Amino acid sequence: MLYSKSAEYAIQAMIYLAEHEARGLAMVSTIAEAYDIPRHFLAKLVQSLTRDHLIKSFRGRNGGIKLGRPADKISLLQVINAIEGPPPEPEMCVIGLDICSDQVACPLHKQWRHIKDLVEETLHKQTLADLAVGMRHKRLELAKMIGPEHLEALKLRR
Amino acid sequence: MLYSKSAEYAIQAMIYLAEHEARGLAMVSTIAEAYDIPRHFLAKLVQSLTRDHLIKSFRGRNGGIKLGRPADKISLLQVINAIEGPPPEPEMCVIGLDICSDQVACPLHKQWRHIKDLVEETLHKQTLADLAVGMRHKRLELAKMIGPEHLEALKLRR
DNA sequence: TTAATTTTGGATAAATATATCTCATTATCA
DNA sequence: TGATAATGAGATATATTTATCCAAAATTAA
Repeated sequence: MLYSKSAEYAIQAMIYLAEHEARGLAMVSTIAEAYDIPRHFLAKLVQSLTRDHLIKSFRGRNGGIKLGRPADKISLLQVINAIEGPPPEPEMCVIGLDICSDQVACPLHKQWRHIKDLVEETLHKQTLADLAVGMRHKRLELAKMIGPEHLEALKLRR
Repeated sequence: MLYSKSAEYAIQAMIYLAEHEARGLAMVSTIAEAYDIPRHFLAKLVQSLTRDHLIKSFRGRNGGIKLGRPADKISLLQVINAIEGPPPEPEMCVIGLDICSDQVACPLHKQWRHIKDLVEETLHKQTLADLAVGMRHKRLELAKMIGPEHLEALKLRR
């Protein structure tokens, strides 16, 4: 409902990196396989993330990528903005009116601003470190439900 | 940020109809011109709205369209759903995980559900009647700022 | 009954988002 | 130095969304 496939992929890749932070470099192809993301497509997203210094990349044999700074210093909002570009200057009106500002507001302006602020705040507060922890927890929950022996068999973006 | 161009156009057209509710039928081409929407594109959107009985249409000379029921009985949510189709059954996970439910939740699940609920509630509460009133008010505000004589000159989707 | 006018619906085109492919560039290992 | 393994980057392909065009069907006015 909210973001593009590209943003979704980027988030997944960043979570992967956060979860493997300790292990040094990870390869784009490995991440792509893990989350079933088209390899070359992810490579392009990685370039955007690198431009914004959210990722550091290293070429050549034994190369790969890693987070540009500690996982608790990268917010979800930063990841999304790196992919989608910064939000448009005169913020888009929900119902597409040309003129819509705090002074001359469309009927939904105030409520929409509230929602937008909430979304932004939520995404800003979530760091990759939080998400990595959350994913670990989620995997435990899942293992409890279906039995750990089935977990590996599920080739999903868990 | 949230909805497609199609939904945006549909909302604009529905607001137009709500504002002209008293005047009987309006033509698709008139609305298209008023809001600078591609005529044939709007015609298709109108068909979707008609399918959901949000609009009643009449062919032939003196034909046109009008709201399917009183403006205060049509919510913004209904308009959007008519265009985008009903929301997907197993609700999409924000970060695109295959498994993400109340039981096995992704790290953002709870907060995202809160946001989604808020959006839905907001869109549900807004009727076309509310929006029509809001638009009238907005036009008054704008006239106050730039002078009513300039208002007509602005060929905008005000 | 004919002509005009309006929505309906199908075919097509353009724009954008997503996906794939190929080769260049960089770095390491043998 | 040469072979290998990785990202970088450009060209191309596919899918989806948005936009345009044209003729058919329906309705009314004259």
